[in-house]
Amino acid sequence: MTARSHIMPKQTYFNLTPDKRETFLVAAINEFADHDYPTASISRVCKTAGIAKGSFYQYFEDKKDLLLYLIQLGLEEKKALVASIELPDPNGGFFESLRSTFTLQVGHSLQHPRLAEVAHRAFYGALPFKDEMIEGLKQAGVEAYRGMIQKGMADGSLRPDIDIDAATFVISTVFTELSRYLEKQLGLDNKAMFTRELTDEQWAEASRHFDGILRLLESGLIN
Amino acid sequence: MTARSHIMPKQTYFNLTPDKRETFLVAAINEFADHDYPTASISRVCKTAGIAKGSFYQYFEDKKDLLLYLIQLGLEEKKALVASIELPDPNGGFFESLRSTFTLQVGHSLQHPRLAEVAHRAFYGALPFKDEMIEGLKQAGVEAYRGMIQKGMADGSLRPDIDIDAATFVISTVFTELSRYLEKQLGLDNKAMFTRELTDEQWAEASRHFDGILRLLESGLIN
DNA sequence: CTAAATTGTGACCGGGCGGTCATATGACCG
DNA sequence: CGGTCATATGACCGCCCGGTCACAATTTAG
Repeated sequence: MTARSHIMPKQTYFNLTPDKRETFLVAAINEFADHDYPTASISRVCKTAGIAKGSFYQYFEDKKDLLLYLIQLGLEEKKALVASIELPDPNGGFFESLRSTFTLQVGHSLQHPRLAEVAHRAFYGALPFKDEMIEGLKQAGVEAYRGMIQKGMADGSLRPDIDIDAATFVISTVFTELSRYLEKQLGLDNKAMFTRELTDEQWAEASRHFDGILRLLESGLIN
Repeated sequence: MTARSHIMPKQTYFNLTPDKRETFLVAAINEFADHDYPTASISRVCKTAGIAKGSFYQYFEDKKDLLLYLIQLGLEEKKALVASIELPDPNGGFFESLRSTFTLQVGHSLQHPRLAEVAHRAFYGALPFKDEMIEGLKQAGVEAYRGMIQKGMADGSLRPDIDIDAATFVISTVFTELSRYLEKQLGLDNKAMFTRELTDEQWAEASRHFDGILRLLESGLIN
C-alpha cells in the first residue's frame, strides 16, 4: 500500500538503481526546464538519459505524469528547505514575513534553479490540460500574498488605506520574477548547474539587492 | 521599389482583396495570440482563414516572417496611437511620464488585445530564432524605464538614492503585466473581441486601478 | 479570342512527436 | 538446469507539422 498524493511514477521507476534514476531525473528536469510542456520531448529525454522510449512508459503513465511528478519533487525540496530554516517571528510584521518569503522562495530558486524553472513553466506557461494541484498552487501563491498584506494592514505594519488588489498584484508579480532578477545581478547562469550552493558572499549580495527592492516597496520612489 | 523595414509579406499578399486579407489577418493574429511560436500552426491558420496551405506561402516566406510582420503591424498601431494622443509635458516629472506610458502602453493593449498578446508572446516566450528587431525592442523597453528613472532622479521628482537596477526591475516587471491586471479588474475577456473601444467609464475605472498602483510606487506600502 | 502572367490548390515530402507492443534480456528461484 | 517474472528495447503506428511543387484556375494584355 503506497500512500500517494495522486500522481506517482510506477513501481518500476522506484526499482531503478539510484544512479540510473538520477541520470533520468536530470535529463527530465533539464528538458522541462528548457522547453514548455508542448515542446518538451519525451523522445529527447530518453535519448539524453540513454534509455529506450519503451522504458520510459514502464516508469510513467505518460508525459503529463512525468511533469506532475517533477513538480511534486520541487515541492518536496521546498518543504525540506522550509523545515531546515528557522523562521522569524510570524508576528514581526509584514516586511518580516516578506523577508521570510524571500528567503524561502528565492533561496529555493537559487539552489535548485532547474527544478524551479520547471515549476515556473508549469505555472505560467501553456498546459494542454487542467490539473488541480497546479491550479491550487497558483491560487494559493497569490492568496498568500494577499493574506500577508491584509494581516499587515490589520497589525499596523502597513498603512490601512492600501489598494489591496493593486498591492497583491505588485508584490506577487515582483516576487514571481525576483529570482531571475537576482540571478542576473549575481551573474549566475541558470543552465550551468543543476543544484548550486551560494557562498555566504553571494547570499549577502542577493540580500542587498533584495533590500533595494524592499526599500522601494516600503517607502516608494519618492520618500 | 518598395522601401521595407526588412520584413514584409510578398507582393501577392498586398494584392489580396481587403476582406480576404482581413480574414487571413484575424486568423493569423488569433493563432499567434493563442499559441506561442513553436505551437502556432500555419496549417491551422490556413484552415481558419479558408485558404490553401500553398497560398500562404505565396504571401509569406515562412512562419517566421508572418510573426515578424504581425509584430510590425502592432508597432504601427502603437505609433498611430502615439500620434493620436497629445502627450503631457515631458518635463512634468517621473510620474507624469509614467502616466503617459500607461496611457500608451496599456491603452494599446486594451484596444488591441490580440495583437498585444502576439507581441507579448514574441517578447517573453520561446522563439527558435534570434531576431534583431525583437531583441532591440525588448532592450529598448527596459532601457526606456531606466532612462525615465534616471531623469526623475536628476530632476528631483524621485529621491536621489534609489537603487536604479531594482527600480527598473520593479517598474518594468509591473508594467509588463499591468494590462493583464487591468483586464482582470475590469472583467474584460482577451479572446472575446479582436479590437475594442473602452467606454469612458471603463477607461476611468482602469485609471483608478492604475492610480492605486501608482500610489504604491510613489509612496510605498507604509506611508 | 488567345496568349501570357498571376494566383490558387492540395497532394506530397521528410521529420518529429506521444504512445504501443511483440519480443528479447536477464534476474531470481526451485 | 528450467521456468517464471520483471524489465529493457526499438520498430512501428497514427498524427500533425512546415514547406514544396506540379498543375489548375483566373486575371490581364494584346
